[in-house]
Amino acid sequence: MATAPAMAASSSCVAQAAAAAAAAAAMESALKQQQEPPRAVAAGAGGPKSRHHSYSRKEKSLGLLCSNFVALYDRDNAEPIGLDDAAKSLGVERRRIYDIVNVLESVGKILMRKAKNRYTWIGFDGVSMALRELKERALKEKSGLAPLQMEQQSAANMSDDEDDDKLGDPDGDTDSEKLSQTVENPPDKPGAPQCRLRSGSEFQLLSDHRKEKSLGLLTQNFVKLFLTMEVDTISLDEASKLLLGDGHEETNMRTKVRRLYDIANVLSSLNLIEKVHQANTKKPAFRWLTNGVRPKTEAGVTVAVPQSAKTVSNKRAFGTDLTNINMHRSNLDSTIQKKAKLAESGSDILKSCKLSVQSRLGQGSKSGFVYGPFHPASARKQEPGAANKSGQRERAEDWESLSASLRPQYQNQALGDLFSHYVEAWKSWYSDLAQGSNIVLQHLGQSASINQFL
DNA sequence: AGTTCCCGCCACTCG
DNA sequence: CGAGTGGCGGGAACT
Repeated sequence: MATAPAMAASSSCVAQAAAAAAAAAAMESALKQQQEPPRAVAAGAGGPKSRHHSYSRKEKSLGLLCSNFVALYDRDNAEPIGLDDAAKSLGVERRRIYDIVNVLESVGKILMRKAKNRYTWIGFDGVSMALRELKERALKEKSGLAPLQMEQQSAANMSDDEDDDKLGDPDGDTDSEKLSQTVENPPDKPGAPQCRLRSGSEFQLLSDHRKEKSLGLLTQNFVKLFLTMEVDTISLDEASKLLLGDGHEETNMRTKVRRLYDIANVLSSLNLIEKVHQANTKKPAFRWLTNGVRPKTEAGVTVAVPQSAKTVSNKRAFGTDLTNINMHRSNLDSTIQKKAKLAESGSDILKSCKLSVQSRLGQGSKSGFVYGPFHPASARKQEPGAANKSGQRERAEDWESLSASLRPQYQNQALGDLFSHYVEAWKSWYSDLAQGSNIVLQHLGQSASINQFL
């Protein structure tokens, strides 16, 4: 559904700003309307175990939560993010916020921890840069130039924080695995050394053991796999093995895979990866989306998916269509299929994003948010001035295209428009680039770094 | 039956 | 020592 007419018409910066502003405003008011309790499914509804009959996992997925989180905080007037506020606004346990935040922080510092309970929204502008750094580091490690230091402080690393610390694994376990996390044999010695992690006005001390297993670190190493390996797709099983290194046990594997699912959900909602099915094995796997826009199809090398139009999963598309509202397979499939079919070229991928957004726009949710049984306990008290965010909009200009592909899909008309614009820009850029021209970058006001990264 | 991944316990850290 | 963090894996939804 939602065969939205060509909304690609809007395309001036002004239009963008307007759209964004409108989106912000719309979202805000929408939030306020999300007050009435649709139905009580809250954990406490009837004991921790008694699930409501209409309970649905999809409605509670991390990917969806992430999208909502981003929709809630992705704005320029970066007010500090309070974990409690976020949890309350999004109607989830605080614990879940930690998951989201850790991933967002480790992937290009989309936000940063400022202090206990305080985070600051940074935005998507620096994502590609951060990814590039991550890639460089990964390549270095891979080629043996670097002592295979795990991404310990990488999160901090790509930030202000230098990395003096890095408990470079004292020789020992630098096993064969290129990107092996070399973690699974934590010293576990009491009083394990502590290392700095994270940056900001404050830093925390985490034992190596804990740090090694952190979701943030795992996220970065997971991303590194995509950035360095020649393969186009990777299954979580494979990723888990690579990240675990040699001595992986069944239990470790299972746990690791569980974590990877969490991460994959979030990354998917950010449009960084997408779920596909490996052609040969039929096994579900993930594909790095930014690669999709890479002009040189050096991809599709090893485990690559043969881009055949239906290598997509029937299952829920990660992070994509997590609509709570009676969203049924038929409905979902159409979107996914479109997505799959379009996955053959970069521009097509973008188009699919557009479709995805548009289809969702047509699903009746007028809010930029998607709430499941959980609804915001309190609407985001965003100052009315939120609509006035055009001011710093230019700052994002350099990255608007990239950002477009990274942002979660909003179910908001205005944002949909904005998205459409991005898509158009991407399309033209991609087609030009495919012809060996980089001039387009300037044409689109993109910075050189994005070029390098891609 | 296998896959996906939410949920929340509880160990660890911080202030 | 209470509060904040977040690893971890049980087990249920989903395919």
